[in-house]
Amino acid sequence: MKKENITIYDIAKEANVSPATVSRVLTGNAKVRPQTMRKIVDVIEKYNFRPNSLARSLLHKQSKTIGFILPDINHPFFSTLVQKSEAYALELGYTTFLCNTMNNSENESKYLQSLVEKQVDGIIYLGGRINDTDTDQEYAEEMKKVMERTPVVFVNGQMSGVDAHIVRTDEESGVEMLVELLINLNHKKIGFLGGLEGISSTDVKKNTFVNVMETKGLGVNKGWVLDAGFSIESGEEVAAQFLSLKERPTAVICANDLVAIGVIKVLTKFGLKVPDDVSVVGFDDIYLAKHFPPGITTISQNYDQLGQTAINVLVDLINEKEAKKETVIPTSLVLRDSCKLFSEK
Amino acid sequence: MKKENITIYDIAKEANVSPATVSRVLTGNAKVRPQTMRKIVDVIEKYNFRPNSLARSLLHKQSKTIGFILPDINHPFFSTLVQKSEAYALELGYTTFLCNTMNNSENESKYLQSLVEKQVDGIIYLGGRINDTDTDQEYAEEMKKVMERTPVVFVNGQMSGVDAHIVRTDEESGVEMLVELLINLNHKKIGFLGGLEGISSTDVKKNTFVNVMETKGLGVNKGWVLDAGFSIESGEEVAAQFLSLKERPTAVICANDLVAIGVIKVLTKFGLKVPDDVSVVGFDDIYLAKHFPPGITTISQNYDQLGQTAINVLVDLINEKEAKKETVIPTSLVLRDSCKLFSEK
DNA sequence: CAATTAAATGAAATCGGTTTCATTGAATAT
DNA sequence: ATATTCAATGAAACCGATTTCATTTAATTG
Repeated sequence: MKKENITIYDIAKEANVSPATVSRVLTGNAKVRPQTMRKIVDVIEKYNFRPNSLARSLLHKQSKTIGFILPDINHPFFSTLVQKSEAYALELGYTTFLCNTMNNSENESKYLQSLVEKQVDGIIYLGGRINDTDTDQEYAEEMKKVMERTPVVFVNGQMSGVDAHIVRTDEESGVEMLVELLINLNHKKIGFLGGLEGISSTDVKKNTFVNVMETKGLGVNKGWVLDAGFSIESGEEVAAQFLSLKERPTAVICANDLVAIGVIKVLTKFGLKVPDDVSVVGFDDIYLAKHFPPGITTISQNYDQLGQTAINVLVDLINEKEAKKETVIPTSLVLRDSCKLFSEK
Repeated sequence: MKKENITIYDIAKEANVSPATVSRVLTGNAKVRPQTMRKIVDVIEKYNFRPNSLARSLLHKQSKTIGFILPDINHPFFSTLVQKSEAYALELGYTTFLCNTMNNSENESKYLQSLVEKQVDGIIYLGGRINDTDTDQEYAEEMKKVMERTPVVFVNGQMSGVDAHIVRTDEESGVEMLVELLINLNHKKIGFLGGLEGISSTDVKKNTFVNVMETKGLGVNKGWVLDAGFSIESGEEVAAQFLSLKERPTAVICANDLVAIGVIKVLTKFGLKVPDDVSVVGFDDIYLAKHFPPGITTISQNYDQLGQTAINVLVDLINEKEAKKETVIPTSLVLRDSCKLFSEK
């Protein structure tokens, strides 16, 4: 048997008052006479009593808890974002449930149910599928049902058919800046590496890439747009494909910095110098981008602003205030040493 | 006003049964006639009803929830460990609260209270101070009181005066392997860089370093043992100190891989080649260690085993089973290219 | 000092489930 | 067909806090 918990009744009894009065001391919602207060506080401290927040939440119908659903906490982008968001949520009095889905729809579904049952006040969803596979559609339906009762904010992603509040990085202008940078550096043959079809942020980036390239009068060679994942390993794989191309681009935009790192690693290994032989740029400005040689030119995500805005929107929704349906967080270009002016050999 | 929740009473009414029967369907704890079952399940699905786990937890006195207290989720060591642990905890039916303290005692205390109030069934504490500052001692006292009612497992750390269950990496033998490796590579002048005095894992490593060096008949130059933090930036700082030494070691052991990366980066920048001029080894085998050039020789932490064991011990404690007081997880040496045979120039 | 007003405290209902115990209904045995 | 047994269901208590409303106590005024 579990050791008996100390409850507000025990405290009340020992202090010769009613539970109501103890509660008033705990919450500060009403005055108690100083001498009564002292008595009660003494007993509370004697037993190191902490009120059971489950009971409180049950009554108040709010748990002061936010759930995070994300693909992989091990990815620097997510860990940084979560860290910032969590710290800010704490300031607002919310603690956070972490749900690592490992990109597994089944896990997502399991976690989503769990968060609902745990009565989280709101959910931050990092990621976003726009696939139309059966499981994904099912999951989208589930999400919609959840959203009828629990506010959800999507960060840097969306889900097809789900009309949610979104806070997102301006990936379009980010990619645009990268393309323009490379064009200004005299590159004409540019590729896009990494990411995964059906993940919304990848799709946004790729579409923007294609659009800008066409606007600038440079076509896009289909063979230069290569899917992969989001990790260093994905970058390594896609770099291998890159190497086997008959005609290669002179510059590549990677779906994120980890992919860029993988690409640089493999290119270097096979004797291609970055940036001398190939220019490589990334996205996210994870903390590694500035440390990994040669220093990766990338687009900086404003983690603080992204996280805080997401939490703010969510908390507004929780409190049934109006909230902007879509907030776009600006980015900035971070110039480092992984790309340079192209010149024919 | 919040939209009214659907409760088991609503379901019961609509299905023309008592709440007790609905509960039996939900939990599976007792039989109900198939036709009754069907009726109830239909109503549950119609309203997409999920039972409020707060109410259940309140009654059962267990929340099926585990709290993680850790310094910084943004550090690959922690994010990897958390990811593994969390996945395993989920298998056992537990969800996890994440608490990022950012090494701030005040935050730790706040989070600790919050976890207790939220009635977590147990706590995994990653980190560990053995300082004797006032706030740290206060915090240790707090921890002890929490441990009277809530099981806590310390992972790779301890707290002075706190007698807790510990699951830890065999940092001693890890450091020993590193020292022996370097000695076998003919290094005699070896330094230890990074970490922070008073953090238990640092202290363990440093003490082992000093002991082994003395056992091997090589003294330790105090000036070659330099404190710093645990990040790449810490490595950069401490590398700057290293560079300003009149006499430098020919090899350094870093408190972890991130520090090693920072060190390598700065040494390289100032014209010292790793491993040609200085051998550098790390600890943890974070995913970056193999990717960061030249590839860091390091000690591999067994993240899966560490995480699973910690969860297992914690769950045993929760269920009031006996559990080993201290479990030591073996390490292994991972040879890469950041160190080599020393030879006089 | 009594009467009135204001402040402090207590009693009881409530949140939404689960579970025990009692009861009803169905199934089996006589 | 009736008595007996067993399965299915319902009523009510419970978990531990908060809050409203009623009541007691203290403070103020005449």
